[in-house]
Parts: sequence; C-alpha cells; structure tokens
Amino acid sequence: MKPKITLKDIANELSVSISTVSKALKNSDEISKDTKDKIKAFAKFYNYRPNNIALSLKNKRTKNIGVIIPDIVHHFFTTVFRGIEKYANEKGYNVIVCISDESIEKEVINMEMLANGSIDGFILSLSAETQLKNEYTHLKELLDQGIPIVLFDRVTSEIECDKVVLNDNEIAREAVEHFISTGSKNIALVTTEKYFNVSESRRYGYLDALKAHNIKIEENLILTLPHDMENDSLITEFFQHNKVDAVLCVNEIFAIQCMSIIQELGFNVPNDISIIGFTDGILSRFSVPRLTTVAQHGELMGERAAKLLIDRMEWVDEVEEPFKTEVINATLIKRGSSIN
Amino acid sequence: MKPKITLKDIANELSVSISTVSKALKNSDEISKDTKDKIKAFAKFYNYRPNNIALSLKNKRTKNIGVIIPDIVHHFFTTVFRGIEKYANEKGYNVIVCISDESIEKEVINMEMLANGSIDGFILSLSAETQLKNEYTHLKELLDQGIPIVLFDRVTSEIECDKVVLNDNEIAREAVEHFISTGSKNIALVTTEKYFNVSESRRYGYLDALKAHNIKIEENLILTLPHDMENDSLITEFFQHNKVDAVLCVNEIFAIQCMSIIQELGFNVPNDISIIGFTDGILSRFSVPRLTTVAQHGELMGERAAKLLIDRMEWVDEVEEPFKTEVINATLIKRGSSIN
DNA sequence: TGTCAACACGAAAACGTTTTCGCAAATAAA
DNA sequence: TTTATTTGCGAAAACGTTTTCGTGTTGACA
Repeated sequence: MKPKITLKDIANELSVSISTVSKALKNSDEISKDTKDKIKAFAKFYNYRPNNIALSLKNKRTKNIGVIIPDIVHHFFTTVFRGIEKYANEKGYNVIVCISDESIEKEVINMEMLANGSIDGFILSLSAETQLKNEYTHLKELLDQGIPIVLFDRVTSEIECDKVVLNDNEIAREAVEHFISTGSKNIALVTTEKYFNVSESRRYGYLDALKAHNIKIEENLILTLPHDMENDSLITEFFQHNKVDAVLCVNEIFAIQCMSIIQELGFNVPNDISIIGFTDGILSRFSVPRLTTVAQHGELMGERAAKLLIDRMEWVDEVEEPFKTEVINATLIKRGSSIN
Repeated sequence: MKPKITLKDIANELSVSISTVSKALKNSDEISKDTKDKIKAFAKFYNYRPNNIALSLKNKRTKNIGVIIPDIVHHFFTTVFRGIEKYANEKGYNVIVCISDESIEKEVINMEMLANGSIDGFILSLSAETQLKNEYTHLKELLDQGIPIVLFDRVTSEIECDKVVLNDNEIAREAVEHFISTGSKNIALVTTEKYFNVSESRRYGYLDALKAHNIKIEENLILTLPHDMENDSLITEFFQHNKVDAVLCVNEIFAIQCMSIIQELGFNVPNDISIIGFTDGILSRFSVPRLTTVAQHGELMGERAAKLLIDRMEWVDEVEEPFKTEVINATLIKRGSSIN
C-alpha cells in the first residue's frame, strides 16, 4: 500500500517549498538545473501525478463532459456515445454518462447533479417525456449559468444551442422515392408518437415524397405504435387490413417486427412487400433477408457533437461564436428487403 | 447569464462569515434561527448548490466510479453498463466510462488518467490484449494505491479483488446436455481464441458434458474463430466438412452467423442442426427461428459489480472485508433454434 | 567598496468547501 | 455584583494545485 504522493510530500522530503516543486516539475527556468533534476528524479521515482480534482478546482474546468441519453441499449445511442467518447478522449476529456430512461425527472436530476462543478458541458438527446411535455427550463437554466450544451438527434427549436441532427426529412423522402421508383404504390409508414421531432420529420419526408409523385395520402397507411410496448397484434392487424406493397419504419425494431410478421402472414419480402428501416444495426445486418436501412452514422454524429462542445468550451476569442446546427447526411443502404 | 453562487457570495451579501453560511445551510444549531432563516432563504432564492469539486477535494472522495469496458457496441457490455449506472445512480454515484477498444494501452492510459483523483474506484472487464499478454501491473499498482477494483466477466486469477462472473462452465455444460438429451450426438463448439477466460470456461463445460455422457471428443468439431474478423468462409467450410447436429456458440454473433450459413447450406434449424448461443440480445430475440440462448443477465451483473465496489468504498468497519467473487447464474432460454 | 541585475527560491493567495477552536456577548446562577 | 454557562458567530486550517510577488544571495561592474 503506497498512497498517492503530493507536491507537499516531495517538498518535505527534499526540504524545498511547494512552489519550487511545482515550478521544477513544469520545467520553469526560475529553478536551477540541479534542483530541477533532483525534484524530477524524485517525482518520477515515486510516480507523482498531479491531482485532477485540485487542478479542476484551481482551473475552474474539469475536463469532463456530461452525456445524457435516453437509453443506452438502443444501437443508435450506443454508437453516438462511442463517437463522443472517442473524440473526447483524444482531446483529453472524460465522459460521464447518465441515462434518463426517457424520463424528464431523471434528466433534470442528473443534469443538476453534474452541473454543480462535475462537468464543463453537456451533450444530450432529449428524453421522450421531455419532448412530450415540451418542458425545457432545466436546459435554459444551465445555459444561463454559462454551461454549454449540445443537443443531438432529439432536439428542439425552443433551445438555442449547438445541435447535431440527421437530415431525417430528406432521407425519409429518399427512401420513399426508392420505393416509388421500384414500382410501389401503396406505401405505408410505421412510426412513433408525433412528439418525437425525428419521427415528425420522417413523417413529413414520407408525405412530401408521396405528394411530389402525386400519390394519394391515405391516413390509414400510417401506423403509429406506442413507445416501447408489445405491439405485434397491432402490426398484424395493420397488414391484414391494408393493401401495402412497401413500408418505411422509423426504427430498426419496428422494421424487424414488421418483416417477421409480414413473412408469417405469408408475404414475400421484398417481392410482395418491401421494407426499409432506420438505424443500421446488427439486426438489419443479420436478418433474412438483410434489411435495407437508413444508416444514421451515429459515431460521426457523436464526434461532431463532441467537437462542437469542446470547441465552444475552449473558445478564447473575444467574439462569441453563433450557435451552429450541423446536419449529418444519412445514407440509404440497399439490401435484400427492398427491390433494387 | 447568472453564474453559480458560492458560500462566499452569500456571506458577503449577508455580511456574515463563510463558516456561518456553511453551518446555517447544514442546519447547525450553533446558528440562531433568525440567521439560519435569512441565509436559507437567500440560498434558495439564488439556487445555491455546493460545488462538487470543492467537496471532492475536501472529502477526498469524488462519488465517481470509473468503468472500463472493451467495447460498448456489444449488447452484453451495454447491459452490464446499464446495471452499473442504475445502481450507482441510486447510491448517488456518477459513472465515468472509458472504452479500451480491446487494447491494453488504452486500458492503461484511461485508468491512470482517472486514477489521479477523478474516481473512487473502478469496475472493469479486461481487454482482449490484456488477457492475451497476461499483463496486469497497471491493476496491481492501482490496488496498491488503495483504489478498489471490481472485475467482471473477463477476469483473471492473477489479481486479488472483488469479481463478478458467470457460471460459464456449468451453463455451457447445461447447454450441451440439452443437446444430448434431445438426441444430438455430433456436437460442435464455435469459440474464440482461448486466452479469453470466458471462452475457456465454456470450452471446459462443453468438454465435461461430452465426457460425462461418454461422447468421444473430436477436436475438429471445435471451431476457433479469430476475434472480430470476417469469418463466413471459415464457418461455411466447417459445416460442409463436418457432420454436425448441434452447435454451441460462445456469443450471439457467432450463433446468428452460423444459423444463417447453416440455412443457406440447406439444413433445417433445429431439425438438422440445433443451435445455442450466448447473450440474449435483440439478435436472438428477432431471428427466425428465434435463438435458444444463454441469458447472461448483464444488468444484474452490473448491479452486483457496482454494489461490491460501493460497499467496499464505503466500508468503515475496523476489519477489512475479504475479497468476494460473485457468481451469476446464467439461464438457458429455450427457443426455436433447438429441439425442446 | 558600493550599486545593480540576475538568479534561485519561498510566502501567500486563490479555487470552494467543512470543521475545529476560540471568543465575545448574553444569560443564568450564586 | 460577581462568576459560570450558554449562545452565536468568526478565524483559520485543511484538501492539492498554480501563480504572482517578494526577497535574500551572488556576481559583475563602476
């Protein structure tokens, strides 16, 4: 058991002052070569490392980033987190993660907890409940305190800060046009409640594409599934009662569930019904047939978010940078679940 | 922009000393009711919250836990992390995550970074390279410094600390016996390089089961796949050249890959070949047929690891607790990929 | 020999807390 | 009225750094 050594310990052992030790280790030329060598050797031998907490207190910066995500078991958030962690680590930052579990209360508690000095800035994706209640005072207060925030994916226009989003509208439109160009007419959308900004955008993209191609919009071809519930029966009913030859799903799970049920109902994918999902996760890559899907480039998104945040935190110029919204271009990955 | 308020600010505004403010807010009865009320009201109005960093420095504890995992995109680690975060948060701890990317160098760097005061203890699963090189001095040094460590899943007997593991051997044995009891004779194992302790245990479980039932062990029925590489051709070749009626895979990806290739080769799952995998992730739940699999209860594992760590960190008794190894009992979840 | 600069180092403040101890004033007891 | 006790509060140290400023010693130069 050899506990951590401090500047004071070194100073005492070598009968010099703490200031001298500190300067010597920073190679200050205020200190003679002899003394420096002696101190450095001692420090090295005892494996001295400055205490991060003391540094944080002194410098008023922790080199920690707080990340709040609704759920980590979802592939998309996991990859975004990966990107954040990667970029942050390269830049010497650590990442403290809290999971809001789609609850605004947890989001608030976690953010307040971390905001009291533990982190220098936040990266977050809004919880479902936060979006539903449209309640952002916790974010506003933190921004007011001068704590920078970067929102990604689930964002809101109510808050002025840096953001990273997907071109959801355009890519949904592209997906639907892919259906149209391969001959589909009765195109369905399987989506979540509309308080999710991303689902809304994808819905608009879907509608826009139909309009642009003069296809009549049938409201009953839009299936809204409750969030995180058992919904096999809803899906089954939907495909039994509607004539559909293509379906766009706003996430991977919905897509796989649809495919599985469609196949059980005796239809062929993609010949009878084509499917496109969102999120290029393992489900999409290993299903039979493999799923045509929208790659959201989560890792890139995470890196960008981290870069935006760190740039702002380390900003030194006199003029404050205006807030940016970066758009990540999704890619449609064509595989076996659609006709190509 | 209203920056964070400190004890000093309150003291100045109210013309009392910092000590008085501190005591008043802690409801000390050294302070008169009048003064306390005044101070509390002021603090509440300005939303005073003590600075975590200052507290950490004072108390010599950060209430942060460092978690080092080889990879977060893998479902198992994600769920373990989930469990850690959940339990830690309940107990008022935050979680700093670093991803070692299966590299010992990153593992070392990250741990040293965090060990300089940022965290009170570690929870980690060893990187592949660390297990391969059998190099644990970084862990030993941290333990020497009095920093508690809990290892989970990928552990080593070289290090004395608290651990949480799966009963890999027994559950592998149970899986193989399930094959045997349903009539399989030629049982294959698809595994990873043997420096992974978990793969080794599962291999022993496999071998034990065969021995116990007087089934001859055929070394060529054991397929060792390189870590994280494209290995479809190896798998194809394996099933073309060997007569197999059941296969145990040490992870979910291998199991899905095998199932996909087996089906492509024209075999029926489970009638021609049964499959059991490890990790009850979404792949297993959404494949066709659904995969019989070993549920590792990652979330529980994470909770247990966090509990072990926090108990040790908050340990106050005079006698030091001996190190514990908790064993999580895996569960065989029987689904369509095996005969039941 | 006296003056000045350069050199090498130390004292102290600061970051924001908590906590021990001391001390004056107010009250109670003698 | 004197003494003892309580009450209410402040000063200061401590946690581990960094950094500014001050200061004693040395050597060079006039």
